[in-house]
Amino acid sequence: MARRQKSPVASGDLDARKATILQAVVTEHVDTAAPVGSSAVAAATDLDVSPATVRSEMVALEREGYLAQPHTSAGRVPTDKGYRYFVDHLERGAVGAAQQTRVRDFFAHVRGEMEDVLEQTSKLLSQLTSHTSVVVGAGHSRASVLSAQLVNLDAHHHLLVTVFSDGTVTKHSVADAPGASAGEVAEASRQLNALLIGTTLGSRIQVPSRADAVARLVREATSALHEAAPTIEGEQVYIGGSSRVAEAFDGVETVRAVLSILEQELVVVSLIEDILDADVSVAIGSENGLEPLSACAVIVAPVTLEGETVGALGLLGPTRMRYREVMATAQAVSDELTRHFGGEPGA
Amino acid sequence: MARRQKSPVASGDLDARKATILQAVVTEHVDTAAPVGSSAVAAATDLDVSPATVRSEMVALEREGYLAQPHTSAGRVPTDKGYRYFVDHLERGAVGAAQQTRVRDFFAHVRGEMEDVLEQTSKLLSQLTSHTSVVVGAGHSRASVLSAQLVNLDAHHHLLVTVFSDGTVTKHSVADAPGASAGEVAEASRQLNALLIGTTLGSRIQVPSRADAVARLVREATSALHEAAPTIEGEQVYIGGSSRVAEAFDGVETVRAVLSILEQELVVVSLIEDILDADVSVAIGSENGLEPLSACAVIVAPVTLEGETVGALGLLGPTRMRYREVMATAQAVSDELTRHFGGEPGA
DNA sequence: ACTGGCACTCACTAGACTTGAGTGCCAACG
DNA sequence: CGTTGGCACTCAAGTCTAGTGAGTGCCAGT
Repeated sequence: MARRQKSPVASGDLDARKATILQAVVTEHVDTAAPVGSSAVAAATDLDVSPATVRSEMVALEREGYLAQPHTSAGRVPTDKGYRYFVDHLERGAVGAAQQTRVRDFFAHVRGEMEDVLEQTSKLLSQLTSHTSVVVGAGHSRASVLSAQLVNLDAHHHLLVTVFSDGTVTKHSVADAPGASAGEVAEASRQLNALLIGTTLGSRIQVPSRADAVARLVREATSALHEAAPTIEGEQVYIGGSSRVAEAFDGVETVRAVLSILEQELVVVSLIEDILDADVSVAIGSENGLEPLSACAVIVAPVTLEGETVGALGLLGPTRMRYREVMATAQAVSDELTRHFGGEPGA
Repeated sequence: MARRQKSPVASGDLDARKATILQAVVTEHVDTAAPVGSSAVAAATDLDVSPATVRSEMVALEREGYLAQPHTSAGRVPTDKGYRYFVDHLERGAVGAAQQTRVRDFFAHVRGEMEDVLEQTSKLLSQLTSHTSVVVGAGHSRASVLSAQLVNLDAHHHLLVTVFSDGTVTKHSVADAPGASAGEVAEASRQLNALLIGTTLGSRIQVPSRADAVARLVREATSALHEAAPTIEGEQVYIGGSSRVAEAFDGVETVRAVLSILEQELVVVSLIEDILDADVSVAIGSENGLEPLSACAVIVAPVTLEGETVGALGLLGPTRMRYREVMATAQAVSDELTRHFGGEPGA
């Protein structure tokens, strides 16, 4: 197998000049949105070589799959693989001072519950980057019950309100056809509280099997809670700046397809999680596995709390994207978000 | 003033033949998306007149503002005013049997809290109509407190959980720097419950001015609740099928503008409420008052509970829309939704 | 009042031509 | 041998020029 390859470099890496040229093509293409020609590259780099030299290198880069030509007599455009190389060899820059203060300001002034903060954050992200943003708050499958309470709404309807240790609150309506007395509801509430405190959604609990009104209410309420468990454990998703999708692509059909994906929260969540699990911070084009997103790049960053990943944020734009800036912004917001929740648990 | 007008009809109404022609133009244009010519109209109607006759009528309709010509030698296209006439003189048809059963089925099987139902409904609406849908759940400014409870999260953080008579539940974090004992928190919770039950968000309540931990907690909690009041009272908005926007318009810029409006929930809510207040069920083009929506029509229907409007649903599409079908669907869903909540209060 | 006839308008399409950015190849050079 | 200037070639995009046809407005005849 050895010596079979003519090129002296492994396919995973490029010599310095090819790398410089590839970077120049990416940078230029991101700026202009047009195919990049050899002379433009020669002018943009400090290689001091002629366009002809650049051309022969570009032929090689195309053969190796980093560049592509829209048609015979046009300049080159980066492929997904080209972007991938670019991103992998990007020195992570810091976010600009103006952005940094905007992010700081935001987290200094934002108030309210975690849900509100996440939603606001998604708006911030899309404003800062001009891309569509996704913020995912992790489910609370491991959170335990701090308090459970049955509240009487009217003759035949009650509400089970449950507070979890991670600060989330859920409600479940409990129908009660025969209708229990106020005292019985209060007693059921007291029993439910005692029964559920400390448990998690996964744990099985012992419900009373008696036939009286109180026991009936307790059974109804716990089953409502556990039936809904899969839904509750599901992550919350906040999407900001979906109108940016229309700016990013000029084909209406592409816009429709991307928006359609964004509407499916489950798909979005699993996309983000897949990227997060693969321990890369960017998925480019076909890498994200969804055909309609083949023209998109997704940048993700985790949000951690006490070392554990409790959420993630994502930015979705065209593969032709300012990776450095957007990645730096994602990192900065992720850091601040982590710090924000770290310093203010449960809020 | 009398006799000045050559035409015998007031500008608000049209003679039978003009009306028929206008209807034919609208129907045809909705189908084909292209300007409609005189011969097409002659063929589509049962007027038994020649295209030339239709032409002269169309000239009149254009002069009166119901039709417009994209350019001199093209067919006619309805103006907003033309659509308005069409809609005003539309005999309300019933929804198709297939749709009817789909709606019935949906409400027969849907479960969960009101929020979930509304969200699901918005998806249903956009599926049924192929347009973007908006479902607005009214705020609960007039709902009274059924229960208030302070739950201890950790040493310095508590959560005020409030249940309202309309079945909504809110939470507010309460920071407590000095840190109260478990007993003090329980006592504060008891006092808060007594203090808040029966009040509405608007009403002022008497808070204890003592300096002890319990009084401090009560003060903190009530102020957190009342500070957030404007936000809580705000309506919930669920938008379904935003990708449909991309199908409805072919200009990317239009798509962007419309999506951008949809992102601003406050704007959407006030748009829907304005249309609802004006007691019309449709706003066409410029009627909706938002310049970016000048190519859109919005169809609304109220959701009532015990005679009171507690929400609304809206459908947003291009002015070139199948008004009859969409309006019938909106009506059907609105009816079922009203019945659903009517028979199952608080759920 | 309606109609058929007719000249006219004008967006749209197709084909021919031009332009120019960019390529691939090659011979010459250090 | 890598690099370079030169050169012929390619091809999308722009510009022109008809040609086509759907549709109009007008008018004279019934």
